[in-house]
Amino acid sequence: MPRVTDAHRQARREQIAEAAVRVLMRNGISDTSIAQISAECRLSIGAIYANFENKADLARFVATRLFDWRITELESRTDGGAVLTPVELLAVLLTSLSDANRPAPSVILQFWSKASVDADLRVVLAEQVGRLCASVERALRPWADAQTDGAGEELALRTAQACMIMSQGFLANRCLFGWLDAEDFLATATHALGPVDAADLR
Amino acid sequence: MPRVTDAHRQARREQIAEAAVRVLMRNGISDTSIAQISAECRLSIGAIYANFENKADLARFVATRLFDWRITELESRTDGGAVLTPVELLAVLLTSLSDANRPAPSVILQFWSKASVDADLRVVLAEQVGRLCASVERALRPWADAQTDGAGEELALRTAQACMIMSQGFLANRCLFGWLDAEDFLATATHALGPVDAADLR
DNA sequence: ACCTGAACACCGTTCAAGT
DNA sequence: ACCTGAACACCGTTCAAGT
Repeated sequence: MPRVTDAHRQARREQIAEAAVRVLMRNGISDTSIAQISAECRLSIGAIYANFENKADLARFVATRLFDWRITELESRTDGGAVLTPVELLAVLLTSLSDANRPAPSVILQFWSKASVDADLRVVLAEQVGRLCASVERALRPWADAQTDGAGEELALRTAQACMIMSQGFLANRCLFGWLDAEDFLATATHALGPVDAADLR
Repeated sequence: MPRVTDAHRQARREQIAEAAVRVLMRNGISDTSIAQISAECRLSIGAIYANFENKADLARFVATRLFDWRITELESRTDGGAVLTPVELLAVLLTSLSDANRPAPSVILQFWSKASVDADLRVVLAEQVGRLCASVERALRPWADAQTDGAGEELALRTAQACMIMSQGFLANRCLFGWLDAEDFLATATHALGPVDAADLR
């Protein structure tokens, strides 16, 4: 509960969240204790509870930060103004996930699973995934407009969602089983889905 | 630790696992206590520990059972002998995930996230995902052989992996955000990946 | 031969007491 | 105005005692 100044509070929240990410990368969400985070950021347990309502509230804040970083990175890679095809955009999305140094895909996996059981976290995640998807959609808009006349907006949205789904499947596999690299996956997926006419799936 | 007959043990393990799945569907893996499972199957806490080494061991057993069910279902849907294209096979995979009554995709999500932090569970999951993938690979073999001369085996494997990745991304989205249904996703993905030549991704 | 439940160490959360 | 850490209820795990 808020018993601290708002300015002080914001700084403390960032400090705690950064420590939390470090511990989460090592242990996963349910094997991370408040005591461990408290030790990592050199604040008492009580200080954490002065800045976050509870563990779930801290989790929501951390999840938001992870997406902030990811969206910033994506936008910096797609603001060139070139017309990107879906495959090219997927390549950007997937290789940025393979980097392995940043926020760590496994932490995102932790949040997905927690969200499937925590409705408040699910709302936060849906919002952030929506922001990321909107960013993808913007990057795909020139391609989509060139494909159809007038229906570019609808096509860009649906294609962005399909890209998100594929990148999320890639993330899960990459971090659990290390299957394929980004280019192999794209080449195979393109070949598998390419030669078939969309109309005859039924 | 085993202090019970092997036959009795097997029956008890199935009984406990079935109760565990019911609780997991409600609560998720880390909010499910042994006490809750014990209440659900009407056995004491001690009885559970007589049949499983610990909570992680029970989790590995449950994960294996979930995949057994899924593989059986997939094989019953693809043994018609028809030549299935990747898109048709993906449709089978995705609609079977949408059924929503069976093992519940959200439970699978729980296991993925736990696995990213528990090496033993990861080994079990990799093995089971490998079995499911092999089943997909077998179903795709006729299509793959018709595509190339001689390289059907390699193509079937890589395509199976791509199908697994897409179905896993679909599962995560479906259970977290309810995006798109299976046909919409396939139509959009096919359109997005189709018109582009595999060679020009770079 | 199998089962029970009290006991222990640990985790999330609170709050009286400090500075 | 902010911080600490002992205290409480609960969870995973064990094991002496029951039948």
